[in-house]
Amino acid sequence: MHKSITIQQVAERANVSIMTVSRVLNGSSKVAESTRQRVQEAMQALGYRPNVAARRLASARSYMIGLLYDNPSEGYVSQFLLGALEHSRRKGYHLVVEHCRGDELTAVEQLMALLNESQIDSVILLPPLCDDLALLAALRQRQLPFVRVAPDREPGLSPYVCMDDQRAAYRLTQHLIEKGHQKIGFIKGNPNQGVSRQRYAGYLEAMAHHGLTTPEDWVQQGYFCYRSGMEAAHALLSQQDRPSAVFASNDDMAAAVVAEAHRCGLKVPEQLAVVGFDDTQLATAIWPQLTTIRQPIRQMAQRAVDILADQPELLAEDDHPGHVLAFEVILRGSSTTGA
Amino acid sequence: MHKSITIQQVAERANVSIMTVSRVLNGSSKVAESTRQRVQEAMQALGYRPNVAARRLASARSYMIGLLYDNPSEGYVSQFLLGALEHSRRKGYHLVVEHCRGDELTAVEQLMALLNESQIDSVILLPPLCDDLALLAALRQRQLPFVRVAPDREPGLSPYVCMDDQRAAYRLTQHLIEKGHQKIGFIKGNPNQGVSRQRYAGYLEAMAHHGLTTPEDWVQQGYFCYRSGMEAAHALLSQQDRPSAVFASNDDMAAAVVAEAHRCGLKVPEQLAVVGFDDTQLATAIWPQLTTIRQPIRQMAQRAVDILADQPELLAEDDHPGHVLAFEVILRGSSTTGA
DNA sequence: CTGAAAGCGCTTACAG
DNA sequence: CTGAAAGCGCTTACAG
Repeated sequence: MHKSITIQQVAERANVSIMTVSRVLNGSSKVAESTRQRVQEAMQALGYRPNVAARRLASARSYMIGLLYDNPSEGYVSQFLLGALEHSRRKGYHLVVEHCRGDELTAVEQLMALLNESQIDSVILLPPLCDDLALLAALRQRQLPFVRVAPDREPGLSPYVCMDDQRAAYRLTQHLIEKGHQKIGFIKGNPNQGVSRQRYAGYLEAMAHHGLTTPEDWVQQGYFCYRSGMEAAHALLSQQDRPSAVFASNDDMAAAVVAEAHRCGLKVPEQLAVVGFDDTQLATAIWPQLTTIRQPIRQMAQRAVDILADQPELLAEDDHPGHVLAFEVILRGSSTTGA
Repeated sequence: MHKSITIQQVAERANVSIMTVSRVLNGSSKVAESTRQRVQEAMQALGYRPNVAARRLASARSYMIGLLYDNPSEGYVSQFLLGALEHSRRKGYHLVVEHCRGDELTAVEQLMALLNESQIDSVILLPPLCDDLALLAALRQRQLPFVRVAPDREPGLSPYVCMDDQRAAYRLTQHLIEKGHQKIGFIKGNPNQGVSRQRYAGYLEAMAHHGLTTPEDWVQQGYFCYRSGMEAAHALLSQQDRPSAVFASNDDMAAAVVAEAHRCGLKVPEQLAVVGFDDTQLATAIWPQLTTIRQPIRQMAQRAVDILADQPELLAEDDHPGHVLAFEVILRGSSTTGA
């Protein structure tokens, strides 16, 4: 084990007691500005990093954040996880990851078990768990600070991080319109998730804004899986008056549309433009590669950790701010030529 | 923070000093069998779980395991990660996850940086990092115990966990043969990975064993991505004398074969049977679902953690055992009807 | 084979 | 605004 700089050494260099260093560390306000400066310089110079184990042992806090997720099938979870893992390490926290399997126990029961065995003192909830009302109530009752990711309801209940799915869908639709498309089909996502509604709303908004129609037949229900995308694509493309572009609510379904187009002998993007959503691996695994939306998943993870690590007092408040992070439109071959 | 059982309480209940409890905890042999029994009963009865923070602070050990990975594109990594995360928590260890991006620094430099900032005292290496000779040398030099996952060379250098890819490929090929197929095509994986060679060897072995031929045209080079699978499938299916079954070295390529078959108007599995490898999400996302091999990824993760957590002394030895875990053949619609 | 003492690096009251 | 003391729950020498 690498012998590292201790609070003692920082104190000596700054000519203060370790108590004062500790105060600076924990952002206590009861430190003279000049002293704070001196201490911070000493920490910098020495490259001091607080010992998490000692901290945890001495304090009533555990410096452990629980990350609860529900749906393991998404690359979403693993991306978020990686981001949160890395950032929490930087912040001197440990992440305790728990998969709430829906089949065995309720999410609340699993939370209780988790609290029992590893003393986490704050929680991050991924969708769709972030909308589990029973879970939210249990968290409040135990007075556990928590942050939700992309929640669909009760925005004021806790701090949350998200992106503007509706705006993103609007932008993507607008992109297709700018490419000259007027007949744009849409494949909805699984109705059990809030983002499905938001993405659909963004599509409708853009179409309406440009005076384009959205006949019933051009809007198909999907469920985010490849299979549902195939069926929706089939329904879309077999029509007499078929769309010249299709907006699928995620990449899996968009990939299915591309496959179905190939099967029908349609060239993508010349005869059919396709756009997806999420920028998963699949988006660049197929050909042509998918125009899509990249979610700021890593940044959402970091922000969630920051909220919990930096502002424990904020969590006691009643009205919580939403942290809306920027997405990115990724243009690729499925909707543009020569790009 | 939940106030938990301490070593003190266990000691009282067992009528010994905390020192003795500590000895039992750490598997020291210098404890009378009867005493050990008593202590263990007390731990059981009280539901005692050692405080990791205290342990880490008091000892020279960090109880932190570094998990180094290279290729983030695989669902493999996230599955492994989840398994390792869960199991290491159970064992009272923390996992420090580090993504060694190939583009910026060498893996060795990143390892050094990691050792500097967070005092891990053992390491798990995922493929293909587990075959980075410079990294292995650095690890040995720093005397850091490590476990490799599915290494392709230097088996005796460290303990490792893996599955028998060749045997799995053999079994899968045999399954196709049993279904009556004689003309079986094969799509190789990326040659930068050892498993590609092993899977190909298993296919060849099974074919030879049943007296079947493997003409050059029926074996195509792929690179594990969907795109390469499409091209290989095209090459395979456009032949005059085309195979009646295709073994793709992973699910992504197998999915591409299915798509290509549909495009050619071939029914799967009636006119073309397809099998993949890995049982990723994609395997059940498409239709028909893929017959494939399920790797024991979670178990490999657990075993790797166990090796590091339980037997630190073993790691000093010179000859290291391989831990070969069992795979599973998953039969689905892409190769069987009515199943 | 078992135990009493010291100490790991911090934080929490409590003084001043 | 700053500091001296005690203690968090363990392990590491050191005795016996």
